[in-house]
Amino acid sequence: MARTREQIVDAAEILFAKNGYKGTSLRQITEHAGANVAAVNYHFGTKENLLIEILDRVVVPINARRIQLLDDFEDQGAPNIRQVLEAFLLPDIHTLKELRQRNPALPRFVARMYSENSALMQEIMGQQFEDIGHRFGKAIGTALPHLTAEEIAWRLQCVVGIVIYLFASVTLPGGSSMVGDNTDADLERLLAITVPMMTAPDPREVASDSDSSI
Amino acid sequence: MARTREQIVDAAEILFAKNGYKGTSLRQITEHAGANVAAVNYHFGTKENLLIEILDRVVVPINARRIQLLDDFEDQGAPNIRQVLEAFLLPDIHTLKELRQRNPALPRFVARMYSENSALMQEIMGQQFEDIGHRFGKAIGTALPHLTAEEIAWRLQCVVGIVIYLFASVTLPGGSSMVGDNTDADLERLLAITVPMMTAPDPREVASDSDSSI
DNA sequence: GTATGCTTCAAACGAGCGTTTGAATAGAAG
DNA sequence: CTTCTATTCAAACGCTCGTTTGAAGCATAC
Repeated sequence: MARTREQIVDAAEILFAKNGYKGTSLRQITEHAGANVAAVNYHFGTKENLLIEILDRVVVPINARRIQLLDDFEDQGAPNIRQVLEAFLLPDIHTLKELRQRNPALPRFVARMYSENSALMQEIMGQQFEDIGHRFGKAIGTALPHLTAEEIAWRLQCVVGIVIYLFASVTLPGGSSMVGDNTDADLERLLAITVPMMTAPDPREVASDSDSSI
Repeated sequence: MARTREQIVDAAEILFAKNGYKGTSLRQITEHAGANVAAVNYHFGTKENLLIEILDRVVVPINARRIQLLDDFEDQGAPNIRQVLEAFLLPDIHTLKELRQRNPALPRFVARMYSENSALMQEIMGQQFEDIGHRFGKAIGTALPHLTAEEIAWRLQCVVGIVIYLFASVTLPGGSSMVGDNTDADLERLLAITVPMMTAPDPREVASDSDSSI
């Protein structure tokens, strides 16, 4: 049955999210899925391929949506910084809510995988973001000509840090979530801090203009 | 010899950082340390206790330095937002450089442990930060009376996200580091974005005066 | 000397791991 | 019915894991 394969992916997603990749055994997964251990080898080959399948179906659509939104804005002329950041952040908020509804532990798992230093993760995540970084770096450069390309890349990485953290930390110390049910309100809240954060003058360019040691 | 215990901790720190906690076996550690496998049980009891020892000696001093710096500023009167953020960020920059010099892979390991969802990590990391969050939340509330306590906590978490990401991602896509050799310059760079980010008006409170849409 | 207490060691324990095998099963096609 | 292909299954493979054991080493105190 094609059902078995599907159920293995679903079970793996749940258990990887709860106990981590190395903390989950194939026997746990197949037991949870009501399948045989050998079914993993039959349908996916290895445990690693199973992980790749799970991550791909989460991560790839995010960046696709980012590009789509940026394209839409650029069709109306050069987008301002608020629009660029909206194109960057909205897919994250959207995906975060989706994943959380599907599996409360999943966003944190994705976030943890993002900062994995294994060769596998570097390939899956790193290469994905190279194109995105370049594309958005250029758009931001047009919107904020007072910043160097290097400073833009650095600040964009800081925005990524915030987003990753939103995924990693679904609850505040108080217990409430950092991202709620109202997507528009969450976007506004993020834009309210990221727009000033990106727009702020470069301390190294403002203090003394000829001092550009990078 | 007390030397054996010390060498096990050092070897574990190197190997945990490189291959992760679950990705490192006690046999790898003791081989690297030139000791016997049973020495871990003798000196630490369990593998988990060994991890706790390593994390504690990294994380505890950071928050101690944060409190110390905030105390110093508050001795001179109510600190402004820039000073509060400096007290928050400087220990991180300082520690990041220290750890990186000691072991290039260590900062990323600490960052990954921070967003671990195991009960163990929740206890080590979460409880550590509860006091810090409360203390700095109050100081920021004094410096920025236009923000609610909830918004302050949310934004401070975003700053934490950036800091964690600095630890996790020691290199930019281009290859250069996000934090360099000049501590003052790195602090300025971080303050340049975090001060506007914290100071920005709350989009949900905005109604009467400043229309600051960018 | 003997005794004491801390430390190391080789060896083994039981368990769990990812993966493989080869037979059993089912369903559609001829 | 038979044949064929796709899928499932119990069982085993070889290996590594964290932990434990009990003896051996080796100082210091008596």
